[in-house]
Amino acid sequence: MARRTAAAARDTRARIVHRALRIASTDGLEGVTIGRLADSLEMSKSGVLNHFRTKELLQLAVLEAASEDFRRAVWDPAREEKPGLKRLLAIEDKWIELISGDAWPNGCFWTAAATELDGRPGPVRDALAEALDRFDQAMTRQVGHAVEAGELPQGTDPEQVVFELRGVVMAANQQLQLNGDRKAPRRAHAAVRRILGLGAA
Amino acid sequence: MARRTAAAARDTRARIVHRALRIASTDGLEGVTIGRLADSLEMSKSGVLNHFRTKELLQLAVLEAASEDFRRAVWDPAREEKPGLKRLLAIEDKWIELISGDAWPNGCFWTAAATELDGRPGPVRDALAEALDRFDQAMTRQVGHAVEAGELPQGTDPEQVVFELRGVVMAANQQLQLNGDRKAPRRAHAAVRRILGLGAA
DNA sequence: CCTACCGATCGGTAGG
DNA sequence: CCTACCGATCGGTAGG
Repeated sequence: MARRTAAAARDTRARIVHRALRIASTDGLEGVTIGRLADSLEMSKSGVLNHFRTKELLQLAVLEAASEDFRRAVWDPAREEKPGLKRLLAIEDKWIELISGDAWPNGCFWTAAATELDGRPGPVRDALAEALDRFDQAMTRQVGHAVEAGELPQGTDPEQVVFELRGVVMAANQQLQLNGDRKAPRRAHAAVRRILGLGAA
Repeated sequence: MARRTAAAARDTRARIVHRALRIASTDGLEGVTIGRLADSLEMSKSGVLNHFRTKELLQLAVLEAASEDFRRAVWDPAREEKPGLKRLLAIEDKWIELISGDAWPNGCFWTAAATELDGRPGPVRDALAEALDRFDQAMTRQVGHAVEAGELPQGTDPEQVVFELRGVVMAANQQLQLNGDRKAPRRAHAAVRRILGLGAA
């Protein structure tokens, strides 16, 4: 019976985090309040908080959940492609797909969290910066593979390419969310290919 | 005497908006609370609110102040350059300078406001979208001039160029604010020149 | 511009 | 997982 209780508690926790991620997507991490979560899940505030102890720990759990979303939607499928250019293209395309779809109802969680937290020191900001760093490093490695394979010109600066690719996703996200411009994914698609030295495609 | 009073009131209002813009830069527009402004300016809450009536009108005033900052720091100096490529470069360089400096203590106000507000319908969001639209249109016109002058290839899609340029600034902003990476302005500089078809410069 | 106040909501705790 | 409660803060109003 203790088994069943623990499993139920894990379920509840997962439900809370999932809902919190959706709220954060439209109202920011600061918009995730205990009371709001409690109302929306028809629980008491203390019932919610019980799973995390503090709001900060809840926010860290939300970051983890976003990482999992991203891994599942972007990283895992891209890993099926050959390292280098093909995998880079897959990552970008899946990422653009993710921010255009409704898994994240208000666009790229990372972009929103980064601008929200960049001026607020603390463990949540640190965890976010670390997650984005890990992603950047993985991207940089892929660009390196592409250069080694001759898919990108010798002398390419991998960090510069990663920088520019990130900008494309951010621009697409804004155009999509603020202007509701459905051409944004196509523009992003074209920009990615230009950065990676592929003709109009 | 009514004159002096009115002038003093205008001054106070300007002081409030200026402070609010700084707070918004690090904590978002939602972080601009009446109580916090009052404390920080050593006024009463009602003394602050008196100048705006509601928080929403205060937020709109902050948007206007940010527009003025941007015009003064970016648009006005760029207007001294010839329309087309030279002016585009000036705009981008001044913009990168603005987000790297300390006029906006936590980076690009527009980027922060856009991600904060994109999921929250209302007059503030509308005003923001309109301001960004006006800016995009002005940029698009400059790209058009550059194409006509033969500074950019025939067949260039101006909106695509503007899209990519915006991404560069957003990427630089994130790299600067979240990672404290001082190479970000240089990377942005290089990316802008690549987008505009200029060799490494 | 102020004091004094309103109802609502915040994160969190006590105790069960 | 709950009820009941805490002090702090929110946007805003009344009245001067």
